[in-house]
Amino acid sequence: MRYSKMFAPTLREVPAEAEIVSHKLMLRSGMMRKVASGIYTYLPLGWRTLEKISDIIREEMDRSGAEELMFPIVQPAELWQKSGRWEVYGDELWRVKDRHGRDFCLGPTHEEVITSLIAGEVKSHKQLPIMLYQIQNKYRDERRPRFGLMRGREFVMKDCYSFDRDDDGLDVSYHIMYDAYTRIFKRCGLDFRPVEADNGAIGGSSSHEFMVLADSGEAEILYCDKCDYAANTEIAQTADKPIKSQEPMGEVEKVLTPNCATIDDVADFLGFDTKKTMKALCYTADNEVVAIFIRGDRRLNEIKVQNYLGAVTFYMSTEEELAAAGLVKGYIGPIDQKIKVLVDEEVVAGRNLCCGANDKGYHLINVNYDRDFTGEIGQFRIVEAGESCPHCDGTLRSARGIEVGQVFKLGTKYSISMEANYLDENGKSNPMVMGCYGIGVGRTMAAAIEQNYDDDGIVWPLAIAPYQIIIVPVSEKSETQMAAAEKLYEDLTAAGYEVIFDDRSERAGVKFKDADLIGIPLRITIGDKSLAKGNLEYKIRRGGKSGVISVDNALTEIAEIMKEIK
RNA sequence: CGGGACGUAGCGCAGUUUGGUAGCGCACCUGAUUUGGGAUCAGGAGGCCGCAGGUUCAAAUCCUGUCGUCCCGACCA
Repeated sequence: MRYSKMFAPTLREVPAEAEIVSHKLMLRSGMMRKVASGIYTYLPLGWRTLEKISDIIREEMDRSGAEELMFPIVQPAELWQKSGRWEVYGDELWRVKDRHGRDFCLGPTHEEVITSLIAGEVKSHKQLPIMLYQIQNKYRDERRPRFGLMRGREFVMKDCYSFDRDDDGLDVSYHIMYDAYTRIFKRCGLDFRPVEADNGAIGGSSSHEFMVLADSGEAEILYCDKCDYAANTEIAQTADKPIKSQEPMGEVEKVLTPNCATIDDVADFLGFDTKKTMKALCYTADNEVVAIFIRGDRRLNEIKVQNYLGAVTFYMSTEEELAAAGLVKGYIGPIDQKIKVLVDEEVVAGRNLCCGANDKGYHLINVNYDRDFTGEIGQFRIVEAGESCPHCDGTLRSARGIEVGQVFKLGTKYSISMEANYLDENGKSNPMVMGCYGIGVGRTMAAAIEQNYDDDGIVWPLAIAPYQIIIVPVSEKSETQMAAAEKLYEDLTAAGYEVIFDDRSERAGVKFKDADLIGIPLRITIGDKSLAKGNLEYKIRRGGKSGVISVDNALTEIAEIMKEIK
C-alpha cells in the first residue's frame, strides 16, 4: 500500500473524549472515529487489525471443528418471549419496532435464534455434537458506554454455540473451546489469564473468563501466587475460615448514636474497630426484601448473595421498600428481624459486635450470633487479596483485567425453553446440552494496545499488525532512494509481506513519527548515506533495535529479521 | 438512573466572571527556503459560538428549555 493513497488520518493531539491509552491511540493513529456514544467507524487500519484478529479466530474455530455461519442482527420478539428473556433482559436489550408495530430487537447475543434453528433441524443423536459460530455485530444499549471499544453499544463479537447429547459431551466441547481460546489469545500476542467466573443469570454450571491483564481493566481478579487458581473477584473463594472468638459474651446494651448512619460514623463515635461491627445491606430479591449482615470493614458480594438466593431480579432495596418492610435506614439490626436474614460467617464467628437497634438513633453493643439472633449463614463478603487460596496454601493476589472472552456451560436452559430435543438410541426424547463461547473482537484489539504501546504510539504484535513492514525513503525527491524503495516494495509484496511504502512528500521526521504511531513492526529506511554503501537501514518497532542490511540481499536478510519479531 | 464537567474552525484550546467587530496553536491551500525524528518565512481559506426560545438597542457571553459528549457511581448475560 502506498501511504499517499492510504486513508489513515493521524492526529498529533489527543481528542478530548478519550481517556484510556487504547482509545487515545486508536483515534490518534487513524484506526477509528466515533459516530455516536459507543458506536464507531473502523477506518482502514483499524479494520485490517480487526480482520487479522477475526482471521486468527476463524482458523482456530475451524480447527476445533466449529463451522461458521451468519445469523441476522434483527430478531423477532417472539423468540425472546419464548426463552423468557424479552422480560428479563431489561433496558440493555435494544428493542425496535417495524412499520407494522411488531416488536423486534437487535441481537445482543444469539442463543434464542440458534437454539430455535437447531430445534427445527436436528432431531437425532446421530447429528450431535454440533458447533457453530459467527463473527458479527452485537447490540447492547449500555447505560454508560465507555473507553472507546472497551464497552460499546455496537461491537464485533465472535459467538459460538455447542450442542451435545449430555454433560459429558458438553465437557468435551467446553474443553475444546477453552483450548482454542488459549491458542487464539496467545497468537494475538496477549498476556492473559483464564479465570473462574460467575455463571450469572444466563444459568449453567461452569464458566471461565479470559482476562487480559491491564491496569485499565474493568474487572478485578484474584489469583494464587502458588497454583493456577484464578477467579473473578465476583466469585473468588478463600480457604480462610474465620476463627471463632473466645472472648466472653457481654450483656447486650442499647446505646445512643445520633447522626451515625454509616458504619464509619458509628465506629468513630463509639471508638470501635470496624471489625467489631456489622452492617446491614438490604436487597430486593424477586420482590422480597432481604437483609444481609457482614462485618463493617467488608464489602458485600452481591453475586454470591443473588446466587445463594437463586433470585432472578436482584437490586439494592429502595427507600420506599425499606420503609414498607419497617426498616430504619442506618440503624438496621438482626435482632427480632421480621424479614429474611443472611449472616456472613465472619459475623457468626465474631463476639460482642455492634449493630443497628432497629430504632432511629440507636445501636446495640455486645451482640452475638445464636444467643441474640440467627439467620442463614454463608460467605457473603468479597474475598480480598491476602487471603488464602482455596486450592493450596498459597496467597491470593489481586490484579485488574480486561475480559476479552468467556466460555460458558449453558446446560439445558435454552434447549428446554426453546424445545431443542433429540431422540436417543432408545427413541427417548432429551433436551440438548448447550455451551456458548464469546470473544469481543474489538475489545481484544483495544486490550492488545493496552499491553503494547510506548510514548511514540502503538507497538503491534506482529500477528495482528495492520501491515508488517513500512518502507520509508528519507526524501521523495531522491530518485535513487525512490527507485530502491519501489523495487523493495515490489519484492517484499511479491514475497507475501504486507507492506506500506511511505511515498508521501513529507519530511523524514513526520514519516518516522507516523510509522511509530501506527505501530508497524518493522521499518526499512532508505537514505543516501547507507544507499551509497549498498545498504538499507532497519528498525524494529518493539525495543528499537536497528541495523543495516544489504540492498542485494534484502529479501533474505529481512526474512531473518522478521523471525526475531514477536 | 444519581452526581460532576463540557459543547466556540478538522484537532487541541482561549474568550463567558463584567453583553459591544470571534481569537490562538496545530492541521489545510499558495509560494519560497529547507529536508535523517512532527521545519521556517510570507500570504490565504475555513466558524449558525450544539439547537430552540427569551431578556436587551445589542448575546459566544445573561435566563429557560432541549439535544449531544465525557468522567465518577449505580447497573451489566
